Amino acid sequence: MAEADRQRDSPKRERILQGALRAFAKKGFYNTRVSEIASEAGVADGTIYLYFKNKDDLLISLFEDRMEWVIERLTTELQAVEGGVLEKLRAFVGLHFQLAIENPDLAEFITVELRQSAKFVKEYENPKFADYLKILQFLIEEGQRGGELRTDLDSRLVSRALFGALDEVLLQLTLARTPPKDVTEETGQISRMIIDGLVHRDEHT
Amino acid sequence: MAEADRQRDSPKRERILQGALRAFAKKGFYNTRVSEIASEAGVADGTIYLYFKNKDDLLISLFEDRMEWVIERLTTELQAVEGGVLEKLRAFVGLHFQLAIENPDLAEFITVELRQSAKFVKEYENPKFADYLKILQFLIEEGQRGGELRTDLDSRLVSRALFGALDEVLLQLTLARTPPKDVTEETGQISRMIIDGLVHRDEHT
Amino acid sequence: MAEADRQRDSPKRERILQGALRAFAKKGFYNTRVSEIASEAGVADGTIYLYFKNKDDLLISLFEDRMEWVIERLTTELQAVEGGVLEKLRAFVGLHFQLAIENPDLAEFITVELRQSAKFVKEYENPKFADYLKILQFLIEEGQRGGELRTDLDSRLVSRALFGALDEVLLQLTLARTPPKDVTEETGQISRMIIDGLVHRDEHT
Amino acid sequence: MAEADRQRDSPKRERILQGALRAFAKKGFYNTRVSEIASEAGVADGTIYLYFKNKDDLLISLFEDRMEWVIERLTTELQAVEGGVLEKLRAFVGLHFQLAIENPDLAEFITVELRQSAKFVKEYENPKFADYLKILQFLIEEGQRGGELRTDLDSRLVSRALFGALDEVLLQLTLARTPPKDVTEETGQISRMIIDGLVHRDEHT
DNA sequence: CATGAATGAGCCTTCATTCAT
DNA sequence: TATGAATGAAGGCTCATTCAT
Repeated sequence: MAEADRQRDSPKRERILQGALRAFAKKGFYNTRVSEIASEAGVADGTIYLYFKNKDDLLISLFEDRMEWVIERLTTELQAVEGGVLEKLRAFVGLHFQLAIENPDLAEFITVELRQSAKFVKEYENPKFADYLKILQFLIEEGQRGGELRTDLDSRLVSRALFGALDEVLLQLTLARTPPKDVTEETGQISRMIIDGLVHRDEHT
Repeated sequence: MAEADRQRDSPKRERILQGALRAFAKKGFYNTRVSEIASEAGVADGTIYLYFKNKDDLLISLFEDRMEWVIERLTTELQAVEGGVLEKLRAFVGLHFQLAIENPDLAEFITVELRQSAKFVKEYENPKFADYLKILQFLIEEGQRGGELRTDLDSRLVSRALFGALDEVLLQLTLARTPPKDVTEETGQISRMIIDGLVHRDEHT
Repeated sequence: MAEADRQRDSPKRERILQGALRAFAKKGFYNTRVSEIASEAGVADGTIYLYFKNKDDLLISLFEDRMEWVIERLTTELQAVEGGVLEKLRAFVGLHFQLAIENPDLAEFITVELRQSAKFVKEYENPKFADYLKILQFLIEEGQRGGELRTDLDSRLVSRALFGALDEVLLQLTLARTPPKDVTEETGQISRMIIDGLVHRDEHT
Repeated sequence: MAEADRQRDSPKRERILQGALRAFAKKGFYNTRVSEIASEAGVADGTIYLYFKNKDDLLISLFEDRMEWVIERLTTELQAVEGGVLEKLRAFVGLHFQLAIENPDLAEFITVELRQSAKFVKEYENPKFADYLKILQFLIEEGQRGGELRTDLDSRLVSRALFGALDEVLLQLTLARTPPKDVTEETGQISRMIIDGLVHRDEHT
């Protein structure tokens, strides 16, 4: 344990994570061989075990590490957004997609592996993903307190549903490896759908 | 043909599918051994290969078979719904959850395995899942043509997003094995969110 | 466990034990590969795991099985010995060597592996070996009760020491793969040494 | 030569041997990792390879070194013994046990590893152990020449048997880590058994 | 059709040894 | 000399699949 941790910051550790990300995105956790990760990372097989306890631990560490990074970026960028909660919600949707487009391997990895691992990597509760959802949830609650958002909906439920909607759409884009051309259009549509609903109103022309 | 049909309706084939469903729901595709499926089904290991080409084929067949059944039930029940498209949308959401609650193993299997398998079981395009989405899509389009639903949103995108929202919420319920007590409440909230949007309006009290 | 046991009597199980015995005798437990045992036994690697839980279990089972057989033969042959305890002691020494000569692999295996395994195969107490020592111990005690043997020596200690003497001499013979020519001579010498002691007496000419 | 001597007397070399002894005694040669020896010795893994060619060489060197020391002490103490060969034999038995009690790790190491290594560490003939046996053998021969010991027994065979007896009893004491309380009693019994034999005589009261 | 013992390819992981610092 | 991170060969074991019965 003490040994299988080494420095949390280490160029080699990072290269292994990077290699694992690429490999997992390409072939999925269960279809990726440790030796493939090693060669993707340019290290020997055994080296992986200097930094991670085993293959499961590598998966978990990858989640933790990348989600942490995502959360940090999202938080920072969200704080820079001018305007009210509605603006921030739109920004959230946009950032979610933008991050995915900038990091297609990461997007593919998360959309495809998140569920499996949450369930089958024993004892792993995936706290970082929970943190991600919290950002969304707090945004909803802020809007509810401020009067911009309706208050008859449970913020936890809404954040889940919203995440699911984004995630599923992203999955589609990701698997198709859609070029980021009309992504802004799709972003806009999703924001509108979520904020204004599906029902026809006169104000929608 | 006659032979193939006899096979497709064989009670043993169904028992194997049933066993696989239980096992996959419990432990996931990759963590389930063929021998476990066999013992769940009460048949010998080798028997499975009389009905399915291999483990992958068993997974795919299970998808096809169960999705077919789901689509059938959904279609039937949806046709029985009185009222306009909005009513039908609400009914869709309700039925989606209701089916999941009635078939927890199936729900767990689909929410957790759908993505992985769609991507990694080689050459499998999952046409039945596409059919499922189509139902939703056509409903949206019907509403758009009829004027109940706004027309500035792409029906394919919306149906994806909607499915994603339902699926993610269901995942939560499923993993927690939440009892179906306040599911109607959650169903209602989701319907309202989708139809009317998150924004506060005077008509929501 | 239920699976890793199969029939205690099975020609395949016995062939694996036989192969393991040959391999262990030749190269020792730690230097023998499971695949070598398999090919020595003429089965596939995986087959071994149908009959034994793992490599350790194979070692232990081999001990149990062969010691049981040795004890049985020894007991039978000892009962057939005419005469008093001294005769039986001499017979014991002779039989010990005779069995070793008839089964050189077994002799080599036991003399070389017994100590290691007793200590390092976790939790294994080697009850069958204890049984073997008991035979000797009871013989001593019988002689002590009957007046043929001196009573100022602890029977457990004596049996240990006697076994050690035989075992060490056997080790020598075994490693040298000495032909059984003057083994009767050595047998005789050891018996005399043990029974009459090293000290010079007039009656020894 | 000068260099080799500097190495052979290096305190670091001795610390490594000491660490290896502790580790081998505790877990056996094959279950001890080179890194464990290094940490027992308080040196880096690589340092071991500055003093020893490889793990096998470390084992062999440990034997040579410790046996040399044992032989030296035994010879010295034996020379100080007053009296005839019988006295010396008794002293030998006593010293054998005494050394073991003073150096339990060494005792455990030798009783457990001697056989394995003699056979499986390639090309190693273990000359120092032969020297040890020689001491015993010469003692026997001296007694035979002097008339105290019977001459109808082969001195090599006797010394082997005697060593085996002592070794096996010691193994028992060692594994049980018996406290050295009644060891003198056991020592006495063994001496008597060896010298006078097991048979009952009037002179034993 | 059904069985389940047997197969053997393949993978994760360990650990003795090396070598750049 | 000393270090310890890195290496990569090797082995125990699993499990999907086959096939003789």
